[in-house]
Amino acid sequence: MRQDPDGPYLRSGQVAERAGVNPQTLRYYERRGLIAEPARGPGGHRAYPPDTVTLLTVIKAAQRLGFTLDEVAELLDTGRRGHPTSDLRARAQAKIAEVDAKIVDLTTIRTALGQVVSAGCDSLTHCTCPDCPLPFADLARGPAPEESRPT
Amino acid sequence: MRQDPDGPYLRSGQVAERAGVNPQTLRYYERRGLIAEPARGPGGHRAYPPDTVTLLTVIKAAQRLGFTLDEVAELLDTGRRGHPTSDLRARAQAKIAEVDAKIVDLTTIRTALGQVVSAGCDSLTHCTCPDCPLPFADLARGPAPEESRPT
DNA sequence: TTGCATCCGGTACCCAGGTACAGGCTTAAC
DNA sequence: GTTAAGCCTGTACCTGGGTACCGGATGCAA
Repeated sequence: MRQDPDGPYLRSGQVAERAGVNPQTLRYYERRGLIAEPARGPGGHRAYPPDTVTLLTVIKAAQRLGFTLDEVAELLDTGRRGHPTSDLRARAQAKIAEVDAKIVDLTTIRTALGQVVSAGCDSLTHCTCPDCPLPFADLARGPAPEESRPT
Repeated sequence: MRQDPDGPYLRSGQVAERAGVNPQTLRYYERRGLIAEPARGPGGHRAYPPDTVTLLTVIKAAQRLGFTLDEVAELLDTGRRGHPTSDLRARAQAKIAEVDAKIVDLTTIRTALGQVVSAGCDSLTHCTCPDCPLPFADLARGPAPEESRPT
């Protein structure tokens, strides 16, 4: 049933479009070690096997689960070579703890915002509302506003 | 009861220490318009009024509530000049919606991670577990892993 | 064969919220 | 008086995950 003896290889633009990512992102992931260097056509153009699209989907899903690209690269790597280990499971459990902590934190924040609204605060520094809950001095010492991490 | 006719001004290091921030951050906030340019001593050193420490606490709390520095700057500004408005309240309500959405999203992720663990997945791409829930193809299309925003 | 879309590699830039460093002054303690 | 700590300005760098731009080469269709 094969139609093309050399396989139905895809060009970078096709892979990118099917996976819903920017073509530049493919080269970026290649540099980061997330996808293997693909074969090249005679003119030097990348020729991707079709399952690269699926791989990208997996990567995007893992990102959504809270893994960084470095972590995804590692997970893919341990998955590729060597027998299955419980590594993924352990990492997933650790992520669950992170996510739970984040949910707790957001819930605290939600509560505080609710207080601002229901008390009718009108200024961060010179609020005129009665029983003003501001300035949430204790809140300031919470976890830093985590930059540059998904989830 | 005043002890010093020139006021008990603080130097940048003192303010930074009491507010628990890096001294560089003070200058950064000054550039960003979050704190006013303070008076200077004879040698050019900044002399801060003591309530700057409180102001920093308020800024940090607002950040924790999910406001960006630009938003905090605006809120402080509208609070400073002009009469109290319902601006803060409206913005707080909008943030509540954002926070709620984020909690929902994290809950979805938590569920997915829980499935990975309970199914015993051992590989992102070649999982050998029965009824493997991977690769969560639908998850890949969710909200992008929000970079560079607090909350 | 001509013309345009696509791809190539390399490099620079984007976001937010800071942090660090260099080279020179000031201030406080001894 | 000396010395160290602290502060000054300006500029560059950091994180993470990409995106954009450049000049040049290739691929494909009419």
